[in-house]
Amino acid sequence: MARPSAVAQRRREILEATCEVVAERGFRDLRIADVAKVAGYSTGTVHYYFDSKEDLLKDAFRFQYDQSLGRRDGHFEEDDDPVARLRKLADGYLPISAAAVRSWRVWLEFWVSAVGDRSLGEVNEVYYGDWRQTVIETTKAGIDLGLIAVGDPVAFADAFVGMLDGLAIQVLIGSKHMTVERMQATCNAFIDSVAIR
Amino acid sequence: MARPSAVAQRRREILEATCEVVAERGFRDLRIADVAKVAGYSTGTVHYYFDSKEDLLKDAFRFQYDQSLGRRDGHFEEDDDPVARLRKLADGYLPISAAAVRSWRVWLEFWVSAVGDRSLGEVNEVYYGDWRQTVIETTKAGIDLGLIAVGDPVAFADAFVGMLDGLAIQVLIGSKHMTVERMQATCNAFIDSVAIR
DNA sequence: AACATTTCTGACTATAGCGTCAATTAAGGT
DNA sequence: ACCTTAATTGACGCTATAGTCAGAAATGTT
Repeated sequence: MARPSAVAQRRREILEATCEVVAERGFRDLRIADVAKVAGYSTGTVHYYFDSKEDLLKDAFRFQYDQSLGRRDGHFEEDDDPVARLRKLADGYLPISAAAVRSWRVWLEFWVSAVGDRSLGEVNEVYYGDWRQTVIETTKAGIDLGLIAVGDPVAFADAFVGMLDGLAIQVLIGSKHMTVERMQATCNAFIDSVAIR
Repeated sequence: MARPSAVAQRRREILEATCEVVAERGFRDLRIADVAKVAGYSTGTVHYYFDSKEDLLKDAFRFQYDQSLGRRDGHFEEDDDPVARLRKLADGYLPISAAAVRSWRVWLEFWVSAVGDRSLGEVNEVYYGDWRQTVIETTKAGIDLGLIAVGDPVAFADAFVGMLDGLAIQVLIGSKHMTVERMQATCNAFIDSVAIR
């Protein structure tokens, strides 16, 4: 071996740049040339590490999901009760920080591309299922502790995650009706309506 | 005048075809050639009625919105009470019929394109604002009649429309967790939680 | 029929961008 | 110092497609 492999590092750099460009220009408008520019390499280098644009995009989604997972779990405190955890989950997903906005944009692009693309749908199944499960379990824990009053925790969790997604879209579009503040208020009102105080 | 104008009719045909193609291929992957083929004309004809691809897409969104407005209002009965109306609104938006699925796909594509495109955002502002207002007013009517118990009708309406959007996305992707049936059940559970029986 | 006007066509131009590749540079190893 | 392999470059080939345009066809009017 003549040199130590820089493959893992380079791939990370390029995936990072790809997420940046997806958030800015979208999935389908993404140009390899933009990714190369942001990463600080030539287009040839991007193709050296990724066979095709499609490969690059799929890997970029996985990369970005793993990153936001880390952000999410970092928000919890050991002694948060389930209601506090629901609030933190909602807060953590507000498209308020640059990183959160970027994540949302990448997700949105991903979802739209996943409509009618079976293989992307399977990636969503795993990652979205995981997130949904977190909310379901937090809700159940709240019920067990007598802090949350809902008939069906799964229906509540589905409504909750669905609401977050729908509201985030309008925030991202820049709707005057749905600002980040209104989204937060709406989420809190939603949690308040089932929290036993 | 040498001939009666066929402009309105042709534009409708072409917009219809455009929605078809957007639902199939997406906003950005749409090719004028595909629209022409579906409409049964040449690419030149599409350009004869629409100056640019962007114009075509904007008009197509408006067209499809007006169509689904018609579908929505057709669902109401004169004597429906507000709670029944909310249920019908949710039912009418379930991505179950081919027409509803197509509408949702067009919306999704449009929203994603509107992220970071100010002029598309303004179109959304008008149409989405109208839809949101319908839900707000229906909720207020329910409160006035003592049929709905919510603290803040606007927060409730925002949560409701947001939930619909978020759930629909997962249904469209084909998630095993979120089928049309589950979406309907989730919506009904949500309405039940505020309906005074 | 002759004409005017609208509608329609499809070839053509121009441009954009993916992926290839031959050449170059960087960085060990011996 | 020299060799070997990895990494990188950027020009280029190729394909796709938006939009133009000159003319042809259709459809009325007189």
